[in-house]
Parts: sequence; structure tokens; C-alpha cells
Amino acid sequence: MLLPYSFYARDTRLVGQELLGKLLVHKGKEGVTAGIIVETESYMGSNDPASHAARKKTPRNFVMFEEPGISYVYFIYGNHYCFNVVAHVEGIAGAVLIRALEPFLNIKLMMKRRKTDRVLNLTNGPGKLAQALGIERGQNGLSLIKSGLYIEDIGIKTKGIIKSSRIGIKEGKDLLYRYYIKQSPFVSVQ
DNA sequence: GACCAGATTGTCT
DNA sequence: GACAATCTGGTCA
Repeated sequence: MLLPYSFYARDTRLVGQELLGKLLVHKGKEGVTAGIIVETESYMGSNDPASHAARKKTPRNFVMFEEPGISYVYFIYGNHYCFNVVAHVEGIAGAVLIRALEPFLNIKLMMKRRKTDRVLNLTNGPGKLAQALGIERGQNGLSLIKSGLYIEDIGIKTKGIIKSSRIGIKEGKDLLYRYYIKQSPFVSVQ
């Protein structure tokens, strides 16, 4: 089942947790790739100092203020893209960073894009999974309900969700907005 | 396996 | 001009 608009139009932290176990699919020119989400981080609006949306709207972060259910892709460290899902209740900003996947469909194409044949090294980090699925600048702002980039519920029941501090940030470390599946070998860091 | 430095560019102050 | 929601490859063990 394709996740509907109503799934995304809720508290960003709740969406971050409920995205675990869902299937992220990207139909690109080279083929379809997909992976099961095993690690996420939620970023809120003005009340979250670690968020891109903590201050005012800019050309880069404005997508986080737009309607829920669209993608937010940004370029970081001169090398990498990070894929986020815009999710928040009406009137505020927020997005969920997808940090790790378990490869599910077309692992061969992921290996080609990532230039490695180690399955455990394909999608265990935000920059890695964007590369493996072929997500970059052109995928910013796409509708996750009406485009070839979307998320499905395939009936996986998750158990053992860990909450922890987010990775790679300076402020807001006291907030436990990182969620991952405890027993998954595909998370970026335990 | 642990630790560390270097890559590389868009974005905002 | 500083620096970032990261990754890789080096060294040492």
C-alpha cells in the first residue's frame, strides 16, 4: 500500500518512527531500486536547533516548510546527497532524514552505483543510500504520492525500536530523535 | 577494528 | 570565508 498524504501530515517524530519497516522505492532511468527503511532521524521546525528549518526560510530549506509528503534532498560536505521526507502537522516545518536501508530490490544496480560488492556497505548511511537509489538534486521537491519516488507499506512488523541522539549535529544532542531497528545489521552506527 | 585526515562544493553570514 | 544532518582510504595494530 502506497503511504497516503495523511501518513505524512502528522507529528514529525511519530512519522520518523513509523517509517521504520516501510519500503522506499525509486523508479529511475536505469531501473527500479528499493530498500526497507531501518534508520531515520526527525528534524522539527523553529523549536529544534539542529534543524535546517530552525531559522527562516531560504532557497535551500524552503521545501521543509511546504506540504507533507514531498521529498527534500540536499547536498552536503561537497560530496553527498541526503534524502528526507517532509512531514509535519499543518502550519509548521519538519522532515525525516532517511539514514539507512536494507537493500530489497535490484541489489545489482545498487552495487554498480556504489562501486562495491559488499551488501552491508550499500545503504548503511544517508549519503550511501542516496547514491545506491540514484537520488540527487533532481529528486528534490518531488511528490511521494504522485511520482516514481515513493514509500510503501508492505506489511512488515517492526520490533525493538531504539531511540537515540542524532548523528553529526552540534546542537540539540539532548533530543532523542534518531530511531533505528535494534537487530538490523544495516544501520549506520550502533 | 580503531582512529584520523582529506575530499570537495553549495549555502549562508 | 567558514562550515556542513558524510564517506573513504590511509595507518597502526
